[in-house]
Amino acid sequence: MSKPVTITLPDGKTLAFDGPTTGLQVAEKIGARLAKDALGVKVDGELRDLTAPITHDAKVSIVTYKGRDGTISTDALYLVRHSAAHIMAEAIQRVVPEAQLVYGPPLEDKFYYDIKFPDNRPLREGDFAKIEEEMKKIVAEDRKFTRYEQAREACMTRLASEGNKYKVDNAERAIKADPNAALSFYATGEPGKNFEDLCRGPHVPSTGRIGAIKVLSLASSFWHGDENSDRLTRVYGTAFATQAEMDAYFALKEEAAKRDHRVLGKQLHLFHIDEAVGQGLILWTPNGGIVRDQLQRFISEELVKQGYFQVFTPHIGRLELYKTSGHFPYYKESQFAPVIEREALEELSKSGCSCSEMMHRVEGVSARLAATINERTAKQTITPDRVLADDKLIEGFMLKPMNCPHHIKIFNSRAYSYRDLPIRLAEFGTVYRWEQSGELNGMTRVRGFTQDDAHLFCTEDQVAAEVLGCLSLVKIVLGTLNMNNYRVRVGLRDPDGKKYTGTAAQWDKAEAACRDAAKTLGVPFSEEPGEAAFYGPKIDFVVKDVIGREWQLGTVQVDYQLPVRFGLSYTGSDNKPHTPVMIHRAPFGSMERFTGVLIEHFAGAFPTWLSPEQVRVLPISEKTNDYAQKVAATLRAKGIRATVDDGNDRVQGKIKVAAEAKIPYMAIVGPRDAEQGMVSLRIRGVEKDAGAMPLATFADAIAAEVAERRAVLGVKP
RNA sequence: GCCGGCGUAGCUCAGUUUGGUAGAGCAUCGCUUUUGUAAAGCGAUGGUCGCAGGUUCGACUCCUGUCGCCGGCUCCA
Repeated sequence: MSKPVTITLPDGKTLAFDGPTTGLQVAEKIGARLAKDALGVKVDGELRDLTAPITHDAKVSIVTYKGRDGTISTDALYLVRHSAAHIMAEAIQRVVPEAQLVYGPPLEDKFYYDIKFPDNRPLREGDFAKIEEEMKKIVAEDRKFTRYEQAREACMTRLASEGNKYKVDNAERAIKADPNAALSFYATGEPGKNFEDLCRGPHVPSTGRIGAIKVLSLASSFWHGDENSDRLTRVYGTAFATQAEMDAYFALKEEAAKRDHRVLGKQLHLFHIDEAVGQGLILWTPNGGIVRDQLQRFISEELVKQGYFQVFTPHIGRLELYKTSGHFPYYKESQFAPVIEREALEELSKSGCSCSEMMHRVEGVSARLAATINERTAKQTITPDRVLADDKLIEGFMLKPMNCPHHIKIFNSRAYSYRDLPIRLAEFGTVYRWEQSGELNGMTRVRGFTQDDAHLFCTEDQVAAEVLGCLSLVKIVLGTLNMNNYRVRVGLRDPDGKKYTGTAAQWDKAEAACRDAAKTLGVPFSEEPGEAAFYGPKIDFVVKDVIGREWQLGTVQVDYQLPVRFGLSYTGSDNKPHTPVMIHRAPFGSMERFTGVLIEHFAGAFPTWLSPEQVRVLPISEKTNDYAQKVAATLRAKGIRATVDDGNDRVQGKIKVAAEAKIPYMAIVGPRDAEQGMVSLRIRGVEKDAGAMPLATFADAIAAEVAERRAVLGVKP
């Protein structure tokens, strides 16, 4: 006799079964409609096949495409896409029978299948139409996904006989991960008759449940992501439960493409990247310059309110500075190469110094510096092999990859008492990092960028309040920009990790400070053990833009390490030296990335205060050019960025051009307006004449909107 | 950095398959028009076809290298 099974549903109701049941039976018991719509089942939080046996009491929820609240279930899409990957794999094998399947998981909004194609028959985009045709056939056949398990020995023998080393490897890995796991296969239809794939599942009940399926693109990948391993072809596809949902997905993609800051940056003349200047190096053109300048002024104003001091530091620093901080040569792969002094270089080339010898000498540390650092860090931080005689050392400079060493030197340029702390040093500091060329992307991933950086030097007791202050600044700025949808990630130390500096007590305190500060923000936050830097915990900001994409912007990091390495101290109330704690913070990451994200967030239609051109005056004909100039002059006198389009076009043409430039306000002026001292307004986003208003009222209203940095256009006649 | 695709006027693109040194729209400039809410008409200017080699009587077109961009992979103190 089998044991009775009690199923608890999401609403708390329970269903009793005499013995093992399945998700399908549960659904049938609830209602025929639900059974028909069911795609899978969640048993105690685990996603499973609808027909998988449920043998013990469990909390069960039936996965349908749309949840009770009408939103689309991510679990359903997971099932749909995972199943779609099998269908695509089968279709591809019909088109290219020699293709060896490797691995095909679902992703957030699509899926892929890594496949090894024979060298003489690679997959091309031209094959997509044929593959999609086959996929649609498979969907139309509405074949059941049938799961069966096979004994390990038989399974391995079978896979080996099929000659696909990748699947053999997958099976071996599955066994390694869980020695008790059963190896399962899924047949798209009947085992032994239809396409089968080694797969853990789960899947939708049958191929007909996939409403829309499409091959997206090709890319290359490596087996296990190892570039020394086999090169595979990654075929991307996507699938949805309905065609309407797929259409909406592509509409969103199109919307995202329209907002692409690289496209808008060109159209709106915001920035330029020039081959001759270099990859990943942003040239801020006049329009982009205005946006950046306005952002910086705004941030600076807030910093003054919060007691920061503005500092300025050069773009380079001596190698010794970075040897002290530990950034060189440890991170040399991601830095621009050092600038070696001319005389040293000439001497080296004369003496026939080899490249590796030269690098060794560039990276060398003097005995004095090595002794100092080793003493301060109380261990052999600088190993003896890096210590060189002074006449062997090669001096040079580095483009700064971060601002902290410079700011540390400013802190250390005078003596501080505990009464002086915290000291908050802020700088829009430009740094240079050697990002891999394949990673560069418009403004969001660059090689030279200006951080909205600051370093706070405080006592341990002040850490919590200072972290909180950093977060409140972020909240003010993001709120002003109407970016209220963001979350924070709190990076904590790995409980087992040994790489961390500082004491456990310090860490506990700092982590508590970060956690508490994050809580006060009133936004979602997650704790991520193991994500801390080796020198302290950190808080990352992840902002969601208006179309739902997430962007990692800046961080706040607590640092116990650098103050030690640089031997920083302040005098405590006990008249003894104490080591300060440092907080690094760049809440928006960089002006480049932040501006890039803002461009996409606003789709180029900036709030008035950020708009490069705030008002364009459009005279109806030459006859009102003079009045138009007067209008613009009046606005400019109020600090408003206004221009006149006195070209020979008709007003319709001028409106089109100004609208495409996404200018917030158009002041259209003809004889009527000139006589009465009015302007006829057209507001961005309102596709009609908004009516006339007196020039003086208009100027004051716009000036107020700008002064308050309002996020939405509010001037109306 | 790796794999694939792509580089033609300031911008968006055609022409390359089948080698005979380029074409459109927008922008710019000029003329006509004097205009009331998303482009009036006509004309002109503008390109050593990313760069460097090679093949050829002849290369935007074919080959090699190189630089850059895009999509992925990998990476991001």
